[in-house]
Amino acid sequence: MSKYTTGEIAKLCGVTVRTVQYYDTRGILIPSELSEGGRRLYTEEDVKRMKIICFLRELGLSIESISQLLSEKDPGSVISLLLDQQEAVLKGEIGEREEMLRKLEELKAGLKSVQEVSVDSIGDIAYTMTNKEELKKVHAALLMIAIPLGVLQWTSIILWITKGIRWLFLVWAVVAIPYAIAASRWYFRKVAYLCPQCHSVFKPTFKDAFWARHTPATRKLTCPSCGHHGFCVEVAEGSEVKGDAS
Amino acid sequence: MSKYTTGEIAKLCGVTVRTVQYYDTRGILIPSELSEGGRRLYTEEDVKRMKIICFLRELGLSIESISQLLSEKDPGSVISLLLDQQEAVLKGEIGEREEMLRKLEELKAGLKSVQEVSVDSIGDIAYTMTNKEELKKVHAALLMIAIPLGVLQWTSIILWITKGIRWLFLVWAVVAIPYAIAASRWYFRKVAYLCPQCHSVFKPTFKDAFWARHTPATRKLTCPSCGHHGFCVEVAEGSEVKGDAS
DNA sequence: TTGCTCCTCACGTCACGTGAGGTGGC
DNA sequence: TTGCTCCTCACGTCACGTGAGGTGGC
Repeated sequence: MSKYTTGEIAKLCGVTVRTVQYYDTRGILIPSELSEGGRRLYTEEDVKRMKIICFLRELGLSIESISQLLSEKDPGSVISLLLDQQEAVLKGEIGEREEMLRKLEELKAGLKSVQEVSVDSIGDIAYTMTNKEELKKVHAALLMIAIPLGVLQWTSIILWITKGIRWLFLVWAVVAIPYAIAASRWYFRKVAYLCPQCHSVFKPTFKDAFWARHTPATRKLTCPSCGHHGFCVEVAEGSEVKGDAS
Repeated sequence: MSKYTTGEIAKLCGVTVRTVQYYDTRGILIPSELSEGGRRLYTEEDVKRMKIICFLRELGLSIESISQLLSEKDPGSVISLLLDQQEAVLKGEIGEREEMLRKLEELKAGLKSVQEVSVDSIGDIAYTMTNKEELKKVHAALLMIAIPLGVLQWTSIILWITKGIRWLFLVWAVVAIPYAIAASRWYFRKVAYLCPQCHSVFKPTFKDAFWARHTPATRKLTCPSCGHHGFCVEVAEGSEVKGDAS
């Protein structure tokens, strides 16, 4: 039976000599024989075993797991366990990376809308990203607050038109303005604004916020920290402000 | 301005004290001040920087990349480069893991059809898996070889029925058997069989192979190495045999 | 004074890669 | 004898985790 040297088995299995040596020290592929000069000699059987090891490594199994598998008398029971485990690990790792990719894309999209990119603008985008869920909740809550007034409004209008009943419309007219102001006050207590100039988060006065021009995600305000006047990004904030010591 | 200790900034950013210390030694977050007793003290600015670092780490960026980004005077140009690079890395890593998962599933499927799982059966499945593409080529080639005979057969039958021309059918009848035998000979030179008992690959004699019962992927043969008689898995093999020294 | 936090070494992780300096085998 | 292969240390990788032994700060 012909014998293989370290280099030969390495080439047959598509790995480096160092890897073969390493598997010897790890005890998963001990050469069947050593030459008088102390060189490793591998048999046909060893080559088979090495190919199995290499295949299992291609599945991402650790040397430790492979070692367990190979030393098991009855591998049947252990192997499906190890494979299922490895499957879970791989799926987890893929999930992690997909989450990273998602965040990465979101950051890239955020950076596109920034005129002058600085390190702090990364911080701003990161902040709005983590804040997004909270802000959604505030928006959802505002919607719930607005619904009763809307229902009252349309009910009163329909009753007036169809039945000529006017008193409900008068109730709406009296209630509408204070209700809307109260809702706005509540809203502006729940949100704050991020200055794109100095990257600080501030809460404008109710009047400033109420009358300011705005888009779905921003509002044109004057930053109290740096005096910058422009569109500031809306974020969710209880009564504290980003970075304040608690 | 209040100062934060190592533990405080760690808690604010959701990392361990060790991580904060490590970022100091790596030079990406050097505390603005040290107390008289040598304790690290961080400012509000440091907290912001730390949050940015943590966010970038959540994208999988290395400390080295983050270091580059943070020390850049004009991060705008570098950042999109780094992010695109990281995107490619992540996609590559996901691809690798998906490939591993694919192999893992294939191995699991292969193991299901094995009655008694041994370490060598993993080797057999791995071998048939890597061999699959080659075997497909052989099957495709066999199909190409068989087509002319099939065309001749149907043409001759149709001509006989529709036009009463019989000589082409006679040509087919004369040619068919030797042609099929020649094709089979070629085919059995290109394939070999894997014994599920002793896990060796062998080439049966033409007669044994030709008359043996078979399924699309296996053939009932007697293994010359161990004498096992049963269904052996077909694999592609030129004239050499698995594991033979070249 | 007593807990608690923080400090600096320094080793460990995982599967090898990469020399250095020496030697076997054709 | 000359290349080539192989040998054994032993350090490096990457971002920290985990003690050990000591000390600052309320």
